[in-house]
Amino acid sequence: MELALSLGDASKPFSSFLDKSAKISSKDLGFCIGLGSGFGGKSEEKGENREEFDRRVPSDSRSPVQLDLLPFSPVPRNQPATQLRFPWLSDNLMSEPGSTDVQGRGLDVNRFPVAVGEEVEDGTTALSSPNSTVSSFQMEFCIKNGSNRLSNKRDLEMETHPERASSRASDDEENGLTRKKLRLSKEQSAFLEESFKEHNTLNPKQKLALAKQLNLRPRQVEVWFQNRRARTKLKQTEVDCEYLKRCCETLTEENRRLQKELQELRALKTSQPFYMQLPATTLTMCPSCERVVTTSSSSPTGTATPPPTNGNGNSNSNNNPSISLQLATKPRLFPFSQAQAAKSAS
DNA sequence: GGACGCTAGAGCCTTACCTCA
DNA sequence: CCTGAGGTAAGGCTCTAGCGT
Repeated sequence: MELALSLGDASKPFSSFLDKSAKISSKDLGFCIGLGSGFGGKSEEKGENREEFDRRVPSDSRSPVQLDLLPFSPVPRNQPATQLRFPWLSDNLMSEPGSTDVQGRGLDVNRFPVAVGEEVEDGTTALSSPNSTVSSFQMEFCIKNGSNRLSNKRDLEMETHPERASSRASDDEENGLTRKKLRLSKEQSAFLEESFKEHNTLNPKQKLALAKQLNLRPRQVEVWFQNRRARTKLKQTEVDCEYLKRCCETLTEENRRLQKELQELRALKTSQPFYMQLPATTLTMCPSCERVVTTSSSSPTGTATPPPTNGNGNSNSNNNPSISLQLATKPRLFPFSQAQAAKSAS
């Protein structure tokens, strides 16, 4: 079984990796995953080709849909009944033991406020359930602040100027806040993952939409994508490294084999003058660039037709200025040498 | 049209926190 | 309970492109 792993830059065509991996034995890489995406890549990085997207994606499948990640989050009044539910979410999540007790804890920083600044009687921001699954980043963050108005204000700014607002996050630490580790819920991660498969970069609109759908701050979505891209790149680097390592090993082995063969041929030449009767391959060397090109080779059955030779066994008895070498071996082509030979031949 | 400053976004590296064995 | 390793969200820095002046 051979799968292709393309975890890298989606702007690079997935097929390019396949070209590469095709030269690896199917035993070499047993596990590859295609994450290359059709939509996305540089065009999106440079501000998304909207027309292209519009052409390819039917408008009815693009209509804003509220994805209900929150098992018991109420449908907003102005929200049509277009909520989608994820199959992995079951209604019994509501009573899941590890679930956040929304009414008890009151708040979850993971959540994007339903209405910024909307407050209930006790002064806390009115937030519906963010996600009932385990998320370690609870509202203690704000409680530590002694005021959740701060976060409301920041959320507001996040919505309007996410970058500016996020750059101010460190201010909290200066005020005695410790950075609290957030862990996204499975559902949030899964949805972000799906989104990443579609496009590995986000434009501001997409970021905001995702943030709203997942009840996260835009900055969190942005950071997740940054980290995801980093992980992708790291994995791709590992795969590339492994591939190059194998190439190196193969070439080293081949070099060793050829050296040995050369020694044998030299020995044979001195002891047996008729060695040219062996199946032969002609390698032509261009005198100017010194590139070696295979000009003829063994037949598929393994027998070879030796080119016309002069008495010495060399075939450069014609007017061709190139130098030909006769080797009593079949050529073995490797990913790099093959490509180079093809390039040289062209 | 070129220079300059500002802003936003991306990449990269690092840090801090969390989970788990 | 402690500890170290690994995973990952987030902070900070730099670079680049786009835009307005």
